[in-house]
Amino acid sequence: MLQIQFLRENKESVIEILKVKNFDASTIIDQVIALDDNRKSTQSSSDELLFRANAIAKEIGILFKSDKGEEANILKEESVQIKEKTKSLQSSLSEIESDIWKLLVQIPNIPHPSVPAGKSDADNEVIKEVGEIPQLSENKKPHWDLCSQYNLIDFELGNKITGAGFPVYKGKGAKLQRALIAYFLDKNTDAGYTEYQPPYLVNEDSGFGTGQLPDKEGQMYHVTEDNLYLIPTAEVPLTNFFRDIIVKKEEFPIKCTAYTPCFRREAGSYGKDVRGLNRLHQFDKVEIVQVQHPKDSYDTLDVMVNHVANILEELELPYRILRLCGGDLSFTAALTFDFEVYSAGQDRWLEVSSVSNFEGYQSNRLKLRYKDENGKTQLCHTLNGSALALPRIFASLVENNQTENGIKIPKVLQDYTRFDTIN
RNA sequence: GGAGAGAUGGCAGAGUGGUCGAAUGCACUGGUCUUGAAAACCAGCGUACAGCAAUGUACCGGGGGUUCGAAUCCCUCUCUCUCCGCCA
Repeated sequence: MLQIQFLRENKESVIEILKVKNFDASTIIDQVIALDDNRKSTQSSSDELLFRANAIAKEIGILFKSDKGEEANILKEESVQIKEKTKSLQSSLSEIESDIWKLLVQIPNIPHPSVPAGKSDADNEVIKEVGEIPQLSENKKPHWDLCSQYNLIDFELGNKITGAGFPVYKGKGAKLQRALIAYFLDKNTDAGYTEYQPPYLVNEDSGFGTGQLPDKEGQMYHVTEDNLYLIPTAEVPLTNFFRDIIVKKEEFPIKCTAYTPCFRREAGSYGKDVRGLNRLHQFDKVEIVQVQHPKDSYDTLDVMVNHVANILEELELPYRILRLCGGDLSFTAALTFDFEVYSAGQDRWLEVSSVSNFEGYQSNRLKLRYKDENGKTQLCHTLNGSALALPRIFASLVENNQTENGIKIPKVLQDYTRFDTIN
């Protein structure tokens, strides 16, 4: 979320910029500021009373020691009265604070100046397109047909033991999956990211820290017995590593990567575009996360984008990079680049990665800070990206590399798969 | 799952009702000394909110309570450790 101080100082420009995200902030900011004013005055009245109460308590202590019980009793009465008053002030204070919180979490992050206006994904800006779209024969197939033809994935079996959206990879399909995970992790660690294996279940605090809670509660699988949530992305455990942390300047940039399965309920998304691997309840992803000094975060974003692009080039997949428009940009992101690969069996672009700079928006929630030259605590910037999400990479590899004699494995993967063809 | 012990500042570790935001040590920062370094000595050293500042308030795992006053007493939750049981 945004800082109140920032909203106060930049009210007009924030209202203007948030129009790019199709968000009308004019009234909500006024409400926040008014509540914050109220908070300050309530706070200071309460502080004054407590000051008096503390002084009285000390005095009583001294009086008792010097055997002046009667004088002490008079003070006790005053103290009781003060306590009454502070009680009500305290309760309205916590009410005000929770009201402020409720409003603040409704205000999206402000978009970077380069974010184009737009309503939907149709308005995203294609900034780069790389690679040739494969020209396949007439009898080309989508990956779900290829997967059953070559015994790579058993969707029915997953259906039987769990349900729709939980595929079972087998044989060379499972090996390809494992190869991709290992390859991605190697690429990331070669680029200086530290590899982690985090838990796949997180607690409520972590859900709040990265913003899945309270708003997107319905999108996560909730283990109510223990009040834990299955992670929808490794971003949640990785970024929460840094919750309530003050990092030292020389620690920048902090770079982590992790492979995890991701669990998403995908409530409400049925029908088209969900066949095969296109949309799943459980899928694998390798994530990269960076914590960076604000002045360097956009350079870092570029580096991360180039990193992902390099992987796709090595995999010989045709891809394009989109700068998300205001309407498609996520609530918490300031700037996001999406990667789409062309999947020639379905003749469509599939999103395989999303690389974002959240600036201080997540950090403010997480209380992730550093100390500046003057010793003041400032918010760090956080960034993350998929490097990469597996299922659609799997789908496009299988579709684009299909031949009459089987599916060709890209060279960089062959050391990992230990086969060069699926047939 | 059963029994017991515990949770204090970056770390270690005192503190069981008043002058405790908290001793002491280590670490860290600045200074003195030194050719340089070490040692020694001196000083500083948590976070948040309000305030130009002085300063005030809150925070000793979380929440609630007793009291004029709570790190300290009570209730409750969470977590950690030890022993036993079970187990990959």
